[in-house]
Amino acid sequence: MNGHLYKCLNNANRRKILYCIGKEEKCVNEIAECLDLEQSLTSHHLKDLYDCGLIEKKRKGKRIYYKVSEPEIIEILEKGKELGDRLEKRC
Amino acid sequence: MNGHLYKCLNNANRRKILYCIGKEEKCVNEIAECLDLEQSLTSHHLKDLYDCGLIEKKRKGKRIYYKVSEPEIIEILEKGKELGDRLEKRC
DNA sequence: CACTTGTATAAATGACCGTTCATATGAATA
DNA sequence: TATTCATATGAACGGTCATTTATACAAGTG
Repeated sequence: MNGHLYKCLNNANRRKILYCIGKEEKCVNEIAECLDLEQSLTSHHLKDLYDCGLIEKKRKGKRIYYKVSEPEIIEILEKGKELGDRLEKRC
Repeated sequence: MNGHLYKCLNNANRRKILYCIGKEEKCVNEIAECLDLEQSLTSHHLKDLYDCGLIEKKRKGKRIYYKVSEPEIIEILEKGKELGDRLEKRC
């Protein structure tokens, strides 16, 4: 899923993960619990996000911590959300 | 495809259409020719974009003219492109 | 009204995506 | 080293998407 930014963003769970680790790094289980997702599914999405370059990872002992790789990613998400909301009202 | 902004943006042809009618309105055949797409496929994508609120339409005689419904849509596209390029280099 | 032009729509198909389940790997600890 | 905890991976599935083909509709023109 390399270089497919929009593909990565086109999934609510992946977007939630980005918001979840936008300000603070978290390990896989924390993320999974935070979003009420299965560990396996969380790992799959994290891989997609990582391959796309949207997140970074760092191992600490058994755990692997992920965080969003640059702040503008969250800004774009927020702009996208605002735009989406605005467009919906238009109808 | 109502309210699915990212789904709409997650397709190169639809993004090209947005760029194509970002500054000036064009009719379906002009868009199709401009992007070298079949008329039918162009219409399908235009419907998706329209249902999402990303574009507006206006009939003039036989032809129907489409244009992007607000400038920020193109801005977001450009920000997305910049981010995507930046993330690719990172790898 | 018949015809032409411009656009939309419906069905079909192959490809891709998200999720789940089962299993593997990797690191720490007893 | 055997076990446990944390995470990753692979296969399989049902669903969705993009595209093509064929056809319908809508508006102007002869």
